[in-house]
Amino acid sequence: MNDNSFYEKVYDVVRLVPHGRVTSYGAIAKYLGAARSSRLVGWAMNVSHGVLPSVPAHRVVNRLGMLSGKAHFGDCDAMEEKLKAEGIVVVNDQVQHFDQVFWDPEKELQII
DNA sequence: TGAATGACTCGAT
DNA sequence: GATCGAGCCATTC
Repeated sequence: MNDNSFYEKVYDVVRLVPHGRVTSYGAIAKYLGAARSSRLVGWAMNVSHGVLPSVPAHRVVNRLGMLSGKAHFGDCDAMEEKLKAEGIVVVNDQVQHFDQVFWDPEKELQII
């Protein structure tokens, strides 16, 4: 609800995701110290549609690299198209070379 | 106030 | 090895 909300933290991490990279809900949740709150991350993404600056929710996928949230993007192809536009290969709603494009905030940012 | 929901994850069978 | 179920947390009705 507010800027200091758990969502805002999620947004901040998602916005830190580099261009052409993706991350997982669990990674974000773990980064925030709530590894078991991975579902909350998905909740945050659901609200992120009306948040500014825009949150690259399309860079957030599940642990398997599957576009589980594509249906919530409005257009089922919107999420896939955005990922492809960044150079990410998506086949059958699944990110290819996920381990290569995967971006772990805890590992990349080396914080907390 | 209590119960239900959810774009997940892990463990057990 | 694959499939199924339960848990967990924050927000919302």
